[in-house]
Amino acid sequence: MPTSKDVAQAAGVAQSTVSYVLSGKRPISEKTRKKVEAAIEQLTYQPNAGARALASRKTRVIGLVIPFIPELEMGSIMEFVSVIASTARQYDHDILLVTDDEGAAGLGRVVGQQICDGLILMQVEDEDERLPVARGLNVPVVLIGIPRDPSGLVCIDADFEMAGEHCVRDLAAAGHSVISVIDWQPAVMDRHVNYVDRFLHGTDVAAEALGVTVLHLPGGTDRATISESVDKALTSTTGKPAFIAPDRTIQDILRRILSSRGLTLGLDVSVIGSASPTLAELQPIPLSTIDLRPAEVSRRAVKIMCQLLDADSHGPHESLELVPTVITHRSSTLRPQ
Amino acid sequence: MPTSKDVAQAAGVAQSTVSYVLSGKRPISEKTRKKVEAAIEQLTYQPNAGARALASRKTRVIGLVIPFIPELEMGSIMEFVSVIASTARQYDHDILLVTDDEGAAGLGRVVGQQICDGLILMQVEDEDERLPVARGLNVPVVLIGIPRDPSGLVCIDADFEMAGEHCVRDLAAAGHSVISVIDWQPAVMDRHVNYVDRFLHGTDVAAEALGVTVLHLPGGTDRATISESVDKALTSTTGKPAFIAPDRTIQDILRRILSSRGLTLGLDVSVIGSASPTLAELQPIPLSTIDLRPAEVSRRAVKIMCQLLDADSHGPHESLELVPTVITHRSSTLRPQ
DNA sequence: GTGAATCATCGATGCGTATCGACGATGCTG
DNA sequence: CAGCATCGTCGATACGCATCGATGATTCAC
Repeated sequence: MPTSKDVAQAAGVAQSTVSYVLSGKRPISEKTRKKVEAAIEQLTYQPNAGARALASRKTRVIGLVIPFIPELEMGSIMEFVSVIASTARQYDHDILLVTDDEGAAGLGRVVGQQICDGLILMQVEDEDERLPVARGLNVPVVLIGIPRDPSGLVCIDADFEMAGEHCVRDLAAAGHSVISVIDWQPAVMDRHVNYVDRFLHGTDVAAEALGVTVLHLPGGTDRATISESVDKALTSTTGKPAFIAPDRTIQDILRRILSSRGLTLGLDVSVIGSASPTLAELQPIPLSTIDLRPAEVSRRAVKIMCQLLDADSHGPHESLELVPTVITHRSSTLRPQ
Repeated sequence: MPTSKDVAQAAGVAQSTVSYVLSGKRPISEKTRKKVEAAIEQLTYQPNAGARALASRKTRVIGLVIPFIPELEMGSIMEFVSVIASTARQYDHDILLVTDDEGAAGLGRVVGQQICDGLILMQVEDEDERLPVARGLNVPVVLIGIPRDPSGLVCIDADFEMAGEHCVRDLAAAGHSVISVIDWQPAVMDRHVNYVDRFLHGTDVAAEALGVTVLHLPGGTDRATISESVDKALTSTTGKPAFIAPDRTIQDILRRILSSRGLTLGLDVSVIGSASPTLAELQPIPLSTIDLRPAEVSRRAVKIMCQLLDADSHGPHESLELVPTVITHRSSTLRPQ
């Protein structure tokens, strides 16, 4: 592997000059720059990351702490990961994976060894055990999700409250006076991620404002639980029932139950779920969805991180950013009256 | 951040001694070791990764090249990623994400900058454009998937041929004489991953050996295509039909179509699909599945990589490892007669 | 009790880059 | 044309660790 010294020699300049050509931190004459660039090209020189990190005290690597919960929303997590990695490259950074099975100690490790300049935490829980560690690190940390106490932390997440409000508002506009919200599956509830509460709160706020009724019903990955929830919903209204089921597994079961009772989506009953556009369109009756915009959340998380890294004022930052959600009405909801 | 020099000072030894305590590459007296370890503990010293990489020429980081194909098998990819990251830690390595949207150039970058010691490529296609680049790199490369020409490369994948054979064998044993294999969805077929061919070949081999008929029918993410395939299957046998549908999206559609025709899984018709155990159990009729063992494939990929890194004989390695697949019969297949 | 062999530790050096101070060359002001 | 600021480049040094050769301290054999 060629080094900057080799490049310098080939270009007939000092090593430091090569460095300045690359960084642009000192003026370089056009002539010299051309020579150096030619040498770089010819030797296919690429700076050594280790040496660069050692000298500059910047690795240009961001640690991404992913949950190690097999089976739970794998696809959804991957969408974050993929977009985060891709966006990081746009800011000339790379992503190092830190799995949660190392526990909070993993954060201390990658920061302590100075493998990365900052951390993005995914799937932040209400009382996340990683937070005390995160607060003690002298590197920027960006959370995806909002803990109970976000003080002194930089958080970003989808605006679940707006999502809840929006769902209820639209269903009310379609003529529903009683709207049933099915909880996420127990495995998610047990994780104590507060987006659930924020979402439900949003539905309550809208219900109060519009004078409609919102029922909160338990979710589950077994047919029985949801079947029971559907029963409650049906007996609670004389009009056409409406369901909001943001959990993907649950919405699948819900749809089957409704159809087995002879209820046609978009005709006898409204259902708003959550799915990627492609998946939503793929359904027998295309599903109206609330888009929680994982890609946009991911992009912004990386952007915020890179801004923090550029500023590198290591003081205690604090901010909270909510990404607007978007409802797309397909065929599973009644038309607004 | 404390350095090994600080530790040396605190322990009253030379910096090199600290280094030898850590690496164990030279004998150290019990007394000295204790002193150094105490100092390390007290200062919470952690070696600087950049400096270590610079001096040792090893980063202890493995690059993981993930496909940047939104929407396609996200969940499945995440299972690989998660297990790979976690396994890498067991070998005291970390994982750097390299997204495919950088193209093959991304490989050259991370290796050229010496950010990582080796590469694991996921979703390797038949004529993968990354392969020429990979062959030219002087670092170990492990492929998950098998290209058309695997010469000079280290590959690992699930044994799709065995999977196909096994599916047909079990369905034949259950009394089916005509077995329909539904292709993967077009998006997968278009990627020219040859596991499709290997799987289909396996079904043909078994069919020939057992004297049963195997039909290859087109898959699709639209109901119409699969409906048509089902028709063909039904008219091709006087006995009870059997389906093998390894694509997850397709098996969902298939099940709906069969049930809408009044066919009960495990009674009138056999279906073997592919899904995680939890998901398979969750179905109204628990799905018999062929497990392609992504976790095991991931673990072995990392293991192979770490062995190559340890050996670090940078000669041209070549190997091909196939991971046995496992069929689990639940309720969607007829009992063997 | 002398020489050789082994053991434990130290000091020095190199890895490849960023960065600082210095210095000659050039341009400008009056 | 003297004096001074600016520009462009160089040399030297630091970053934190691994590693090699050297050296003093022990041990052992005879």
